[in-house]
Amino acid sequence: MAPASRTAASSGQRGLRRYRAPARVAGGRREHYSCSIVREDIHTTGIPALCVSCEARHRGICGALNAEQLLALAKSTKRQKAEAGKELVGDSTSVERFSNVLSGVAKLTKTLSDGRQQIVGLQFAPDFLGRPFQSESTLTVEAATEVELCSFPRQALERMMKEQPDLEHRLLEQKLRELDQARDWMVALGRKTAAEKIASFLLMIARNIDPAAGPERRDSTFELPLSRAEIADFLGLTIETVSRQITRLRGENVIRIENNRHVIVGDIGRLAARAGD
Amino acid sequence: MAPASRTAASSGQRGLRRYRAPARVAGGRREHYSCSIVREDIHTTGIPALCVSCEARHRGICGALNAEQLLALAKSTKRQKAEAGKELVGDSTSVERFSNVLSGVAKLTKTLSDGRQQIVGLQFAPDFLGRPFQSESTLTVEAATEVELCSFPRQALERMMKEQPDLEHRLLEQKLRELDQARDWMVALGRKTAAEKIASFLLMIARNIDPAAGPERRDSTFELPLSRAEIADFLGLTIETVSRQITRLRGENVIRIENNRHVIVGDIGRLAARAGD
DNA sequence: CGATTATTTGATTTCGGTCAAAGTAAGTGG
DNA sequence: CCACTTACTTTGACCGAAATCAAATAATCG
Repeated sequence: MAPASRTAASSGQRGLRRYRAPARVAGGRREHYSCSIVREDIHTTGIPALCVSCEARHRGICGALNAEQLLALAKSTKRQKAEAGKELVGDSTSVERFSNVLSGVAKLTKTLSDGRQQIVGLQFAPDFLGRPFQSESTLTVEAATEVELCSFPRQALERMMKEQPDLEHRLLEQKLRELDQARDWMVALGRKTAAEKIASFLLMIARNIDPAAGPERRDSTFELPLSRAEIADFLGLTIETVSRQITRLRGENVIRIENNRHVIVGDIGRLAARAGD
Repeated sequence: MAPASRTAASSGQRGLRRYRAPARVAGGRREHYSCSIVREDIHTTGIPALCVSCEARHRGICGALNAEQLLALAKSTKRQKAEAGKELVGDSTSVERFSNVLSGVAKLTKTLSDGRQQIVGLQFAPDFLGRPFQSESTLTVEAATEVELCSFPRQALERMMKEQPDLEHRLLEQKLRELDQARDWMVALGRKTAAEKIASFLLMIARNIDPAAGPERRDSTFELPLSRAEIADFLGLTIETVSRQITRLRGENVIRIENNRHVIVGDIGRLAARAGD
């Protein structure tokens, strides 16, 4: 049962899995902002318009920067959208730009030589996207849903880190969170059953993208950011097993599903009870 | 095939696995160094004796510190040994001290409520051991082999990080390496076969603890730092599968084994060819 | 040496993978 | 608007890698 996506690779499935919506205006709307437009505001004096309402300035790494530094960075900052399926960073390619995720979900994947794939991370707003101090990427970054990014040159960030140690501190905290998450998934991959993996996955997605999430609410509703094939690659399963387990949860009235992607969880506690932790 | 260590937990195996050498002088020899003994040397002027030949000063985080800072940190530093099996940090316990691994191997494990276990990291000298900015541990740290540690109070380190940003930089680099490793193992856990997992594991161990390792040598010899049960918990397998796969590699003359723990790899390339990457 | 713990080996079972086919949804062009 | 394609998901039958159950063998240590 291990080789999982191997068959997907050799048979026709791999091709199916790799389907991407016929690229409309691929990589479209790229805007280059200078710092000419600056809104005056009690809390945003001198802050680039680009950044004023940006989540990354609150919970992301840009919170480490003052107005002056934001302005400096904004000079080489590009805001861009990428539709689902667009490759943002290729494996073994050199990375010249880092970015913040402003909206949507990016997936980090690794691929074995015979095509077996594993998603090793999902990034949500306002996560930082990039591997500092290493010019070549060891994984592929792809837009899982439509994604908005705010990107800046590697060198601009690394330079600013020297000037403002708190930026490096934020980055460390982000990477520590990613490490914690990676280790949680190692437990799921190594020791959980297919049913537990699916429950854990849905739970994780609910916590990350249900706008009305929180410890007090017992229910949750969200759009799955991943296809069945991607969920399989995230959980180390096959498409068929993912589908069967989701069907099972549906049959047990733990979740309801509309149009494949829309998930309604009646009682998050019931779902959590199936996650195995 | 998923529940893996589940049965181990419910049957008698769990007990076996958890066997620990009957604690001799457990936690014994703890020495408290002051900075009174300082050797004079062209390159080590003013450096605490404790640190002079320490690996962590070269490749570890202490390389960020100057003599004065080393002295300050050394005041609250303890050097200690722990024998194999000793728990160094408990899950959900508050962590008051961080440390560097000076020799030996420490393992990081996570346990599900029903006893299933997963090793989520192995730390070799001169790795840093600890999760900054979070007082409660989310995993258990245990000595896999006899381990020498150099530990210091959490607060001393966090204070010094503010004073010396390069320390935080080193820490970031260490954590980025751990993250890279964790993601490599996610691929193994999710997508590799039992045979590939074992080959990958042996390869990783060889690279980390064969003193004579290097890209030029084709052979390698080392002591396994983990028991079969621990290898199983690292690879998301059972003891029996680990044993059978090792036996298989032995039968194919890829490795030779003496006394269970001593491994001789004739041609590292042949082993690498079985790792699946 | 004897007791205890680890590891290996064998027989059997099972979960999840593989193979195959049918069902759905969305878009396209006639 | 509808036939038609294409991607995607679900479902069913069957298979096999690894788990489970059981027992023998080897290593370690007092």
